[in-house]
Amino acid sequence: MKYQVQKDKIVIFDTKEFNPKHILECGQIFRYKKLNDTDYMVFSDDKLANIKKQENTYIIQTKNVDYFQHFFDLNTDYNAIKNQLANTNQTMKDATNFGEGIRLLNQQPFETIISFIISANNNIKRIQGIIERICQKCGTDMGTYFSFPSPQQLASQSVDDLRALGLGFRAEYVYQTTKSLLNYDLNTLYQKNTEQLLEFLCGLKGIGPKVADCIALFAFGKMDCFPVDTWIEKVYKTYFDSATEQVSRKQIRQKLTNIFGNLSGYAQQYLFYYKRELDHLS
DNA sequence: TTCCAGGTGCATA
DNA sequence: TATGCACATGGA
Repeated sequence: MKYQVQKDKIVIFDTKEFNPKHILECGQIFRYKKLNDTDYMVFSDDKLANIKKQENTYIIQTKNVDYFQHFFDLNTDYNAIKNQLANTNQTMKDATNFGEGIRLLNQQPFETIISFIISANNNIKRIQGIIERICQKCGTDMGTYFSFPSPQQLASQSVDDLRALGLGFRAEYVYQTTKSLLNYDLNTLYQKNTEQLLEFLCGLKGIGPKVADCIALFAFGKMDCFPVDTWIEKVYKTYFDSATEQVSRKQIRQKLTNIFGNLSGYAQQYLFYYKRELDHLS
């Protein structure tokens, strides 16, 4: 993709391969603020990026240019990925066309782990509110916003503190997992293969197969993962198998990863965004 | 009022 | 290994 890195900003020239609405509203990230149809604030860990549309470009303003260059996955060729996916079937063709500006973000492990534990049996609006309250309660004050808390900062909160922030039954999960990660170097997880990583993640409280897939995909770039949630279940039943027999999420994951292989993670995001937006429009 | 949301833990067979 | 149910919370 054509882009240019300057001192405190990144200029994106290809607005078809980078669309902040598609990138931020496809469910992979919860900490962003929409200013209007094209402009957003994006928060990751303790860092901030301001995205603005300017004529035929997007400007990413930030003090952390190198960080966000990697965060937004700017060196991956999404045209090639979309073309390959579009060749598999008509639904994927429609989905890649609909969310043409999606990119898979490279997010921070701890923030992703906690965020997707909170996502369980929850809706995106409420997840965003809970995470925002967690940041305000125990994150670092960065002046105009709060960072996502470190494991040490989050460990200062009791189960009751977390419940008061609206975590519900997930409060116990977040509490336990934070404690068990206090003296663990999450960077060592980058060395694991997908199978090893998923096994480690599923050993943490509040993380099952679906949440583990999300973390492996969004924080560790494991593109052979395919998180199956209620939306993907709808996608599968609508477009891939209209038979009436019950199919388990495990079976759906198996079938879809067989189709999409190492592009599974990308395929999942296009399909999720496509189905969710379409249903919200109707 | 009931249903649903980016599911998981636990008991049971 | 697979299935059924409880689990907080708030918006539709």
